[in-house]
Amino acid sequence: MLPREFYARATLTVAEELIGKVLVHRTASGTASGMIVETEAYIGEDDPACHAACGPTRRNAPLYGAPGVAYVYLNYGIHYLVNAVTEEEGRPAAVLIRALEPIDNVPLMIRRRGSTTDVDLHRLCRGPGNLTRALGITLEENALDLTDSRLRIEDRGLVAGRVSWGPRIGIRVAVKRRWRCSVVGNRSVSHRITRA
DNA sequence: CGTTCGATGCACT
DNA sequence: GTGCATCGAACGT
Repeated sequence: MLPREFYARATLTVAEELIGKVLVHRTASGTASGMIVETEAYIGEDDPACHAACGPTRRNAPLYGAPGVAYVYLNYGIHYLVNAVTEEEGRPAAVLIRALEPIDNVPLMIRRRGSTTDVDLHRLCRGPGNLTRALGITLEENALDLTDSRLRIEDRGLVAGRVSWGPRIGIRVAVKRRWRCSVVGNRSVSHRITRA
């Protein structure tokens, strides 16, 4: 399990080093996990795309708290998105986890995704809304300590491959910042550039 | 291949 | 009442 010091660093550093780590969620119905292959950084009140852009609110409170804590919220009324809080208390910043390569308990994840999904491993945890559904992450997991709870991130010594940086996806502001980090050529990455 | 569009719930002003 | 850090179905080319 990654220690708090791992998260208490510059957010771009954490975003890159989270690649290849393993997000694990233990529930009553089983433990599911996947290797992180795509992340995005959201850094401070000066970042217009960060949820802290308008200052502290009830929803974004975890962003202002200790590093190594999960920030989960509901997006578009449908999808839960999970972040790892970074830097230090009082400095709102986090890394959004956007895609995983499935590892533990694929059958459970397929069940959670629903029968509409065919057994395509690369689509199972592709996209921030899809991976939370596969792992069973909801608002109940908001503010859980990633260093000491049923929701955690582990270093299993996996090698994900080379990474590249590009613009963040799905936002309408601060599009110029290239704060999205992903594994080159990994088929579980969302919004991959088709064609080489 | 590509683009469009509806679903859906809650925090926020 | 407004606006999302999305997804997938349903089209068009």
